[in-house]
Amino acid sequence: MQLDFGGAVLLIVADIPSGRVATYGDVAAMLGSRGARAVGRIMATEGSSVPWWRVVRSDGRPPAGHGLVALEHYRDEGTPLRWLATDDDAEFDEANDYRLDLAAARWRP
DNA sequence: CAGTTGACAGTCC
DNA sequence: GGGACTGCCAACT
Repeated sequence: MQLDFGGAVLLIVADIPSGRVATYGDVAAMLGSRGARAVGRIMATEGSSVPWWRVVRSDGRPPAGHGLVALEHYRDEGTPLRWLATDDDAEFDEANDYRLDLAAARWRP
């Protein structure tokens, strides 16, 4: 690949259609690398120019520290979400008490 | 130039 | 089902 690793990651993320998501591992696999962390690092640095919220963890959770921001995008794009059951009226952390429905939202080329 | 760090993943307990 | 440990790769100090 002639592009830098970072550039390739941005291309993959930019290729993810609205309403769909892909895991870091999937993106890394597309690049032929297994560095899921490397992908995450690129998003941390160059992710400002791409829909980073479409790239999530294998857990179905958005990037650390940006759960609420990502949630806004998901609700806006209609991305399938799975809210954690709350058996109590305790504080409901929108930023962390939800997970993406990877089974339905996972993007596959 | 070597070690540390980090928007992670997979496996084991 | 959830927590802990290890493995990966690229950028930063």
